[in-house]
Amino acid sequence: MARLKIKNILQQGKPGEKVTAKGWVRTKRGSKNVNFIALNDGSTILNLQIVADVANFNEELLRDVTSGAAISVLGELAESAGSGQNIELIANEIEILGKADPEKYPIQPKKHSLEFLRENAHLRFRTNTFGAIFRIRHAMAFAVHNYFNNKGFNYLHTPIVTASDAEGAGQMFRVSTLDPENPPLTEKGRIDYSQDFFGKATNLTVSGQLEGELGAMALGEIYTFGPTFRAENSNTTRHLAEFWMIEPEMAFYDLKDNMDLAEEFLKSLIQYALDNCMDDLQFLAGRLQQEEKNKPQDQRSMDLIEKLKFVLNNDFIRITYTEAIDILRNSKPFKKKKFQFHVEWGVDLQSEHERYLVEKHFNCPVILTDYPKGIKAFYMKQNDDGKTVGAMDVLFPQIGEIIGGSQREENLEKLETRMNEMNIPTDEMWWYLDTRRFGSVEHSGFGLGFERFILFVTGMGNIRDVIAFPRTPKSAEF
RNA sequence: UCCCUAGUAGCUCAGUUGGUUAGAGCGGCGGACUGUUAAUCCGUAGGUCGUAGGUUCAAGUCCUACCUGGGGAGCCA
Repeated sequence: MARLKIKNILQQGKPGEKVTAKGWVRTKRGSKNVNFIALNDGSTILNLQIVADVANFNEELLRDVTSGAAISVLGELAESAGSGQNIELIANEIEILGKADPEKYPIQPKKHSLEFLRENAHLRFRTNTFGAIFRIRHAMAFAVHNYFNNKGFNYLHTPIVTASDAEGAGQMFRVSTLDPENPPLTEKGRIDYSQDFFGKATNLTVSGQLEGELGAMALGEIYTFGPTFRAENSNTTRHLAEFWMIEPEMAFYDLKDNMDLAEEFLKSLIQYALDNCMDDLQFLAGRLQQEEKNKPQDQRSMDLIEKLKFVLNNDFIRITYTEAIDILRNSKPFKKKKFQFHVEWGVDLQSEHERYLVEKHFNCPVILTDYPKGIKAFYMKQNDDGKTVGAMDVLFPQIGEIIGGSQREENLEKLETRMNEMNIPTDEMWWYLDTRRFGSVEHSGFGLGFERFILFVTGMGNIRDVIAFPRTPKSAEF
């Protein structure tokens, strides 16, 4: 008897059909005569109810059917006599595939804290919450490729190991095969990287953007989707040392085209989630609702699915940095001196300011553009005013910056001048500058933090709960 | 890295101004129950109170240091 996945059984199974199901036991309950086993195989958040007539099975076998155990069940589908499910499997044969000692198995049939499950990340996939999260995460990864493929973008694999740290996007992890106890030294007593594996100092990438631009300047439109590494000592609910980033880069796109793409892209992912992940979203929405009950009325947030639909059906607010500063300086918290950090043209916005704009003032995703050049990266398009650059940050409620992007400076002279001002070595970056020397065109791109986006779609609060095995300072378990 | 906060049974927590044998719910185990939905009911086992010092007649409780978790900030996606 071929094994069927529980998702298929629940969707297409007919009463009277003989099937085999395999999975992990969530709970077992029942009386002297009948046992009910909730079986889950990961294909869906829904469980298949197994009905076992106690008389037909020996006692010891049923004793091993405990939470967490893996079993195989051969039986006949029947319309369910109880409520809660339409169809159930009347068991003829049950085989224990793998026992799970109930004294030791950590995932009990009860509510666990997210902190506890994080410490049991190897087993948390077996919970409803994390099953839902990782099915949604998969669907979103697939939808990313689907979206760009449909638009004719090329998926470019940019290197993980890189010798360039020119972007200055943060502290990097060193990659080396030198003996750390006893490295070769130069005459001046410094580490001699010419003897290292790559013949120079190398690191894990902090961004594929610069290489992405090279691809875009021939293929037209590319995107990357890969792991990214930042050795920052960041301990927050929205930072990881190893995370996944999606970075499209497009020739012939100006800043507005870039914003249009970013907005359409995010909305297409949300649409895909609503179309394909409803069972999981509904579970997560219900879970959030339970949590919200403990909060005062005015602090409760929108229902998860409503929130997704709201973002889908409303235009993102687009304002310039300068306009944002005006709004902030005219805001109540500014006048009542409630902001901890000063607001004035030229300073970078702090998260309290971003949150005010997104969560209080507009209550909607916001795209901020045209930042002062002094607080942004060297490669951003210099505007005619001489003060601002063609940057754009997409800010989401609760999460903050979900996308950072810009039009890129395509003028060789302006770019070199800016690099010199910011002490970025133009000679080491010859390959990057070559794109401006030969057939340079206006182009744009952005980076989407994948986990931050998954936070938004799942409604989870901590980024460590939307990646399977989080890498954070002082933590690389599993 | 800084600020705040927590660490007591497998899990989630309570534990009064320091005072006798440290409690509950859930989970586990045993039993009861003709179909349950986090089943219900009865019973039962389970603790070096994060670690190391210190104060005291007496420390889960007070002090110091460290470790770990959580929240916030900075940095950013």
